[in-house]
Amino acid sequence: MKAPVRKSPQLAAGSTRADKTALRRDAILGAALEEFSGRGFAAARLEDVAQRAGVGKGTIYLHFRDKEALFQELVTTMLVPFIANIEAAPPVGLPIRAVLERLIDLFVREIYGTDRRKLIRLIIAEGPRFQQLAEFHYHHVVERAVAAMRALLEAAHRRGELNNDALVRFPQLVVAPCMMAIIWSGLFDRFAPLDIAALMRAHLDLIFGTGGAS
Amino acid sequence: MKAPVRKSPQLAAGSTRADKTALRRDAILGAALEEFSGRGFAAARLEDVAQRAGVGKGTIYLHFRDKEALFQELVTTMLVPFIANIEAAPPVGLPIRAVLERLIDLFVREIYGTDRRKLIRLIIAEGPRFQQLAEFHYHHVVERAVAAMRALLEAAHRRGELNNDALVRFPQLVVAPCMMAIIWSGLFDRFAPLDIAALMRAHLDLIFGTGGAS
Amino acid sequence: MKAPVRKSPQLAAGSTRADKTALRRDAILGAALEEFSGRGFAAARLEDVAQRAGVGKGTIYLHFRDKEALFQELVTTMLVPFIANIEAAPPVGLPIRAVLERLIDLFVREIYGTDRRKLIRLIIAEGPRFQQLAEFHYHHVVERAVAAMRALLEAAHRRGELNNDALVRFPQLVVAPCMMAIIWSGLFDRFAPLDIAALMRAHLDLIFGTGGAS
Amino acid sequence: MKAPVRKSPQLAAGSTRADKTALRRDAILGAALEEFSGRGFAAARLEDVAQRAGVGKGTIYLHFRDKEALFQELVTTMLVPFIANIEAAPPVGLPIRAVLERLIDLFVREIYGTDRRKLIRLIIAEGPRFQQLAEFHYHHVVERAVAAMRALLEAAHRRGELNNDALVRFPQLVVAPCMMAIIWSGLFDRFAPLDIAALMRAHLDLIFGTGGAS
DNA sequence: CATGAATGAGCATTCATTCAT
DNA sequence: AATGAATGAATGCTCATTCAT
Repeated sequence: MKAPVRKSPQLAAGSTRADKTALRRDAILGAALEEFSGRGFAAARLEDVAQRAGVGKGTIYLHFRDKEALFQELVTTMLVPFIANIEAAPPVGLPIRAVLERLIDLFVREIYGTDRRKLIRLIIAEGPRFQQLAEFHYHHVVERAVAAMRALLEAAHRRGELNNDALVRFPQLVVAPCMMAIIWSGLFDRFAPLDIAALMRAHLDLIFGTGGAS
Repeated sequence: MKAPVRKSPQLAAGSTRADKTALRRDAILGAALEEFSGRGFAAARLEDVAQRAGVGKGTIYLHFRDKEALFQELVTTMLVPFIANIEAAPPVGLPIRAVLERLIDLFVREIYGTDRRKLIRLIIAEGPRFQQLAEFHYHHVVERAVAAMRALLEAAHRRGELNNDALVRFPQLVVAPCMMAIIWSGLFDRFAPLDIAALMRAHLDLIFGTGGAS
Repeated sequence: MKAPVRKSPQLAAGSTRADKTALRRDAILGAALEEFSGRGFAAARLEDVAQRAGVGKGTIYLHFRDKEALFQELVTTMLVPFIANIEAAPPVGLPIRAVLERLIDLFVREIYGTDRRKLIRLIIAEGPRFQQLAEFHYHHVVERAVAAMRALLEAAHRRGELNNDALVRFPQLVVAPCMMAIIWSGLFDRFAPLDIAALMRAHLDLIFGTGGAS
Repeated sequence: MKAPVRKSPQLAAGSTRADKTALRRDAILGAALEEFSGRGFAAARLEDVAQRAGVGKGTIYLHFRDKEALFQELVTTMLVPFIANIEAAPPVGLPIRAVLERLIDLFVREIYGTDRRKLIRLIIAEGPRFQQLAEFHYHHVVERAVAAMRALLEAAHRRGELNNDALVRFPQLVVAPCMMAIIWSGLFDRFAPLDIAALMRAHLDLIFGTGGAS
């Protein structure tokens, strides 16, 4: 903006027009996440999105057909790349507890601790009204995550690392406290903050029967 | 007004005007739940609420100051009476597993299986935008439920009925799968229905280390 | 407006609510004719229509689905009832010249001299963009008028009252100067007014070979 | 772009920049006629004009101050050169019928059968909103055409070639069916095509009392 | 010169709220 | 009390126009 280095064919030319356009697009998506998750899809004003992104109202329409397209793009783009991290096979031989600890740590750092938390909240809140979106997420995120998790747990169960097959039947139980934490933080964090790390530790204790002995 | 005689169980109670008024009010609240949970607060149209309730648009304003007041009323009325069921002390001497089974059954029958599920979904979705509402629920529902649950679990833990104190530290873990089931049903039920009973059984198996042995 | 005589069950109750509503609807249609014919469909602002009609912007939508519906209603309602006047058989035995004189007089008084002129101008200007509208007018107005005119002229021709069958083949030629006058008045009247009566007399002279002898 | 040499019949005239500019300008005017006559002035989009002309949106502004200037240019340029054809004195001694036949043929071939028809339709439709345009056309086209026509008809009338002076008083009557044909074609041609040649023949029959004898 | 990304004024339409009946 | 016609503030979206490249 202030240093418009340009026309340097030899150098790694600074901000080309294309660069700036892509930047703008990202700014709009970022602002949209803020506004949509803050007010909900229906109540969010595109003018606010534009202002927050530092662009004109019309600019949004250069990148997205309409309000809903912006929403869909937002909500189908930010999470999918992340699922690969969960599907990635853990180092062979790692005990299941260590694997779950890693996954939970991943969740805490890369989802709970980032904008992705807002995104998930948004999907939870608006999904019922956008069945297409819900279906997309089921197939591209949830189904894959559940399958990966189940494979993991099944192997561990066969190896005798789990007391029972409850988690194999319902891998969702591993994730349930994560979802709850996200909901809790959206509703109660201001006056009843949640110690996410401790919660997750307790969760692992529950799964493995460890922790403060009886 | 003209025939204020009412609540005369013994007499031929008839439908007094007051009765009809109360009936109308309930009809509006019921319709509002449908519309608000179906479309979200912002997108719900009061005209649809009126139509669904079988009253005129103006009638809503005879009972509620405005759209938000109707929403608040809806959302602060339906759940609170229910909390007593949770706080009610269980029969002395009942093992903790049986108590949790009863509570979970209560949840499945009286929340998951009723309109209250929609209400909870509504609170989850709109709570972040209505902090006043979130705070109300925290103090009148969540806090009380958590406290009651913790007392229960603590006693059980002292009696040696629980492997560890994970649940004592975070009674939320007992409820997490319930919340997850409600979210799941809102998003994915159409194409990936959840066997709520089996899920809850697995949850208990997880807590008590029972179920399909390793 | 100033004399809201009401609640006179016995009397012919004055302005009932229904009356006022119908009045409003007519006011909107009148204002719409003014605005649409003055600016064209696309450039007309519904807010101006509302203001001119003395109603709120939203009131228009109580009577018409949208801008186009208002336009269609306007343009398919005002002319059709009038066509009956043309189809009405003239007194038996009246010479064709007298019949045409009467029709032309009807045109001058009831179309050229009224708002209907604006309406026809509107149809001419917007018809090409609203084929549905053009088709409607062809079948409900033009086709009927041409048929009626042809029947008239054919009879006259058989009776030897017309020099040739040109008008029988193309009854449109009778109407052409009327259309031209409407166009002329829209374009040039401010600085080159047209003597419509003289034009029409000359037209008849042309048809019947009368007028200032050669 | 890189090798601008082209079309150099005699000299190595090359496509000068000026040539290309003029070409572009004409392309824009041609595209504008399509779009303006197809959608009307207000609803036509300059972006569509640019695309149809094969130029960038901004290029239009290199040739025309704004949308209205483009419109005015379009509408004041295409018709004026043509008027000379009408004013051109016919071969001396040619009977008036032959002269009118030639003029009508000219109309059919050079106006009705070309883009000029669209232009006239455009003027008819938009003229009422652009009084300046209407006035321009009156003085540069209509007035001159009417004057030339009247001179012609007056001479013919003096020579006894016309039954009466109707056409002398209102030369517009000669043109009325032409205008009507243009309007008709815009509105009804798709489902009720007009035989323009037959119509014009009938028109001449009417004027001269010839045709299918009574 | 030519371009098209960016802008924001402008307009159709919706819907919470009021109030005459 | 109950109604629904009327209102106008609010907002999504379009498109003429500008200007950096």
